[in-house]
Amino acid sequence: MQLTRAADYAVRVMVHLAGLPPETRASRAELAVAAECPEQFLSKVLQSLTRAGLVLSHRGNTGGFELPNIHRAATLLEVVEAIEGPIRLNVCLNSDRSCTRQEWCPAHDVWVSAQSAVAQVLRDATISVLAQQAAVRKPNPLVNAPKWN
Amino acid sequence: MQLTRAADYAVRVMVHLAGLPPETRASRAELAVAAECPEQFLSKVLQSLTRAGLVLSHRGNTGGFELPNIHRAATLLEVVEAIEGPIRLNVCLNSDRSCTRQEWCPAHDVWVSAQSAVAQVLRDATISVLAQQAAVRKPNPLVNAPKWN
DNA sequence: CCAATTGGGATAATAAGAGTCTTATAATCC
DNA sequence: GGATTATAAGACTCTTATTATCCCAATTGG
Repeated sequence: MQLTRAADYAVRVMVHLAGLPPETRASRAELAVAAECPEQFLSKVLQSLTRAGLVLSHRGNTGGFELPNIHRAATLLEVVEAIEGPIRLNVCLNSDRSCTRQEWCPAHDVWVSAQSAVAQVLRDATISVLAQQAAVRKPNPLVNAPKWN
Repeated sequence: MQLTRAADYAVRVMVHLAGLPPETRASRAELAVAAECPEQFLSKVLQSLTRAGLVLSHRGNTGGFELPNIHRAATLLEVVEAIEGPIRLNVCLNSDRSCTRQEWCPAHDVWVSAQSAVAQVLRDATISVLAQQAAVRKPNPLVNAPKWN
């Protein structure tokens, strides 16, 4: 019952991008430093975000990743689910084929509630708000920050 | 971000035991049928519950597992954590050594809130209440129920 | 002693998580 | 056009966790 590193990195990246001026491109290397994660691994994460449409990628000499203005309003739930797929706190919460115990099992309702609760918290947190908080709280960016490769 | 089968089975077992008259012993085989899970695997789950003190085990001819009356008030959180250890929705929520980003990272607060939310839902659900709900909602127990071994 | 139980160690099969490496593809600059 | 700089994507590795299964020891009641 734990978030994957990939989803965590994805949130870090999104928050970092939202802290940049609109239409700014950030390279994968820059994002790896910001997210404090291995660049090659972040590559996979960024591809998922791109496929989900949450970020735009540009190849070539002046390439990089960009956060469309519309998606500054993205929620943590969207970002996490772009990486991990729909949140499912228990196997019995599968949407397609339901659990045989579902009609009477009292625990089922609890799993539903717990899942709703965590989803709601993540839905209430938008990338843009987090970026604003980071801008206020974060100390001056370190010079010669360690590079993650 | 998903509950393990073991924790799910543990909850099923606890609810089943709470539905029996006080001081009743249920054999591992009976519990495996009730929880609809492999008996050998349930063995490990029951050992964890026993070590956590949530159930009492008795060996020998008239042995079995028993739910102490005190623990009818156990919460789903207690049961789940007896199997999986303390809930930790993200690695950065480690209690001992804290994350280096913690002081400024705005996502940290969201993980804390999400974890609190799910923990609170599980804390609000007691085994005894679930057992009462099951008693009301559950149809007559099937004769010749399939045996899980 | 015997039969019915649980306890616990060893082992295994599978999957997921977390990364790494290499090649392909695209865009820009000269 | 060609060199350079980026990302895309697939193959691959390594480790750990999950979900069991098997077997035997220990306990208990009759």
